[in-house]
Amino acid sequence: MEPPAPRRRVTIVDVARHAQVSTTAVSKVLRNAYGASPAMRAKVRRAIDELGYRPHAGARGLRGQTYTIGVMLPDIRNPFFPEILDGITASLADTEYQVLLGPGCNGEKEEARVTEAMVDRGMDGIILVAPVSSRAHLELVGTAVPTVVVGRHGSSPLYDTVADDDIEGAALVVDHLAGLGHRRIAHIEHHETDPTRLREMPNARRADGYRLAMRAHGLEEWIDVVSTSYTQEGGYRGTQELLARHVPDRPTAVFAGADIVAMGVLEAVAEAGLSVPGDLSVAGYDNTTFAAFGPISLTSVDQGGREMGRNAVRLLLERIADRGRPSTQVILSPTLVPRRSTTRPSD
Amino acid sequence: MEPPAPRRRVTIVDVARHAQVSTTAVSKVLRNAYGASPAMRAKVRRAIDELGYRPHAGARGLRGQTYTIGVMLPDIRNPFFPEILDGITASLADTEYQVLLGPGCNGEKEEARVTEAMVDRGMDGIILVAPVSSRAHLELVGTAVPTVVVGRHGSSPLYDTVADDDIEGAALVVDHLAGLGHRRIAHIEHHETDPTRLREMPNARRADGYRLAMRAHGLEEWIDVVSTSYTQEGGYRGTQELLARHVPDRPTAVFAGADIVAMGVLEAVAEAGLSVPGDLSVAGYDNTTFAAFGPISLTSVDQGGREMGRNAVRLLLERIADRGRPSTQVILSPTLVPRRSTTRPSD
DNA sequence: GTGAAAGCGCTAACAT
DNA sequence: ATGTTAGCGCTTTCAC
Repeated sequence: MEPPAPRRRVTIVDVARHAQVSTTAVSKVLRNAYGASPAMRAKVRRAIDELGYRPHAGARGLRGQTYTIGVMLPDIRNPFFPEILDGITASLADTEYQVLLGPGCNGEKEEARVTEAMVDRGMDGIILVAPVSSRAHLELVGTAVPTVVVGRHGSSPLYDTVADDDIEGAALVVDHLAGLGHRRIAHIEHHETDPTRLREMPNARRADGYRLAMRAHGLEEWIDVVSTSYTQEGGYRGTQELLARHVPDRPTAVFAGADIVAMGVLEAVAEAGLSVPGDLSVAGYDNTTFAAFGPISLTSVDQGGREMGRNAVRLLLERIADRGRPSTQVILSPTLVPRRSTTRPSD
Repeated sequence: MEPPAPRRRVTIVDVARHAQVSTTAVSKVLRNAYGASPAMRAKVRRAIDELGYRPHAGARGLRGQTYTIGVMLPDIRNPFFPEILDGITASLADTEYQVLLGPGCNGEKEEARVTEAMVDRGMDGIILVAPVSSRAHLELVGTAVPTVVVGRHGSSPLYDTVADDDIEGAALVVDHLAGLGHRRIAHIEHHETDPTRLREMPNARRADGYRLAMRAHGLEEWIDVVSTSYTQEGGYRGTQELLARHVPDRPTAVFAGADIVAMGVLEAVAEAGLSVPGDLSVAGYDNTTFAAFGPISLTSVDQGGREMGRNAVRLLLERIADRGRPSTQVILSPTLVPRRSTTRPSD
């Protein structure tokens, strides 16, 4: 089964010759640029269709744009991120831009490789979702290419940001649980030590929001934070620690910083022979499809991922059109989605 | 907050000047090509480091390679696909190749847009995971760029394939359930009418495997297939139909064609007031993290996603090195992972 | 409104 | 082993 030799690609020169016009004319038609008569446009479009011509993005990028938007997601396994992506692709569906994703990153080094790869490939714009990189690195990217940072606080003149109000989101959960009568409300956070990230990362803000809300309810003596990671494993270990730490006076409710963490909580709780919400109320964050899954029915916080994606695209296109404009920060308000995993405490 | 003007990118000419050599020399060092002395290499590498030079992939692509591999996943929400992706990125981690993903596709039109975008961007190779496109389109892609099709049967001289033996996988499930004493074993499949896809798509093969295995066990009279889709929604509706269809003689076991389908099954079963595995045994396919999730504990079939990804990369790199070599098909054997969602029937 | 020509950053073919 | 030159496919001056 010997494959035949691939035939040469159709170029702008072929189109120009076939339409009996100059390559300049073809280029103008392609970009809807000024300086081509309706007759010219029709002639060129016909030639394009007849030859099945498609412009070579790399060659275009050498002088103009590549019509490519790079999106970096931190973890393809976290079911929240597809929501953001949907918002992005939906907003870009009617444009000439094509979205390409960097593969999952879990550390600064991988992030750097992916962002550099995107810059090197001449992407016209980059959307970074919950990046963990240093401020300096983000600004480096923002200097090279129009950039929007999603799901991370902290502003810079070199890139725009879209985030939800994580402090308010955490407060929604604590208000809900306190309103049900809980006092011993524990929180599982993603461990963070870097000072910048403590200020900017959503996980740190959620932990802050938890503490603030607990104080606001006069529950400071019950503040109880376990520091693991935003993974299922992190929720599992965190819960084991919580249950071991407080024998026999265990918390009546756990606020997991992300739905994926709540998955681990539910697993550990089941293993310990306890039931949700009978023995323990559990709430998450992100309102993923997993939370909505009937047999689980997890109370969660919706941060409107699609809306975040849409806003990111809007800011990005604005900045591509005007690289000099001042940077913008968009903050969206989260909403609580109460489900069966939270109820009144039994005692 | 006015951002400063971005400074010009460092090019190969800057490096050549700084190292006092020709651009050809720099190019040779970059590509580890023949014809540069150790001293030359050292000098050039130093200049590259000092200037922070990184090659422009688009420009490279105009003459040589872009060092980019495109991967298309059909549905970013299906937790099986990250496994394949992990296998791909792990195999490519030590190479100069960078992976970029097309955003989730659910139809032929979206697939065509993504694959064309990858070809237009000069990708050196393309990996298509469970594509639904026509044979002709896949061959078009394979003609333009080295291509590997993963998770779909049917061979072509124009691309390589990696798939698991879905007929055997389905047999593993039926064997397991029949061995436990089940006879009324139902199957929920992804609806398919296109003749090519009926032959090539894994969902169709699993349904075939189910029928063959039922016959092999002398259970042909209990063959019972509901045709929906490989989504949570599909599992939910399929189960409702199954339960309504067989009052009061409902199946004692359901083989869902994918774990994501099993999620919908579990949801519908819970809503109907039935329990798993007490009233109904449930098995899935793909062995996702969801199946392993303790409170669910879903019996499933592992098709070794990482292994599939690794094989895809191996075939792709071989074909990039030798475009003329005959096409190869790799078939991997699945394994059963029994968990708590399947047990003996109660009656 | 139209087209000729230069050049984007790099690699390949061809000197030397 | 090293350098010179042409040219990949496109956009952008800048003439006309």
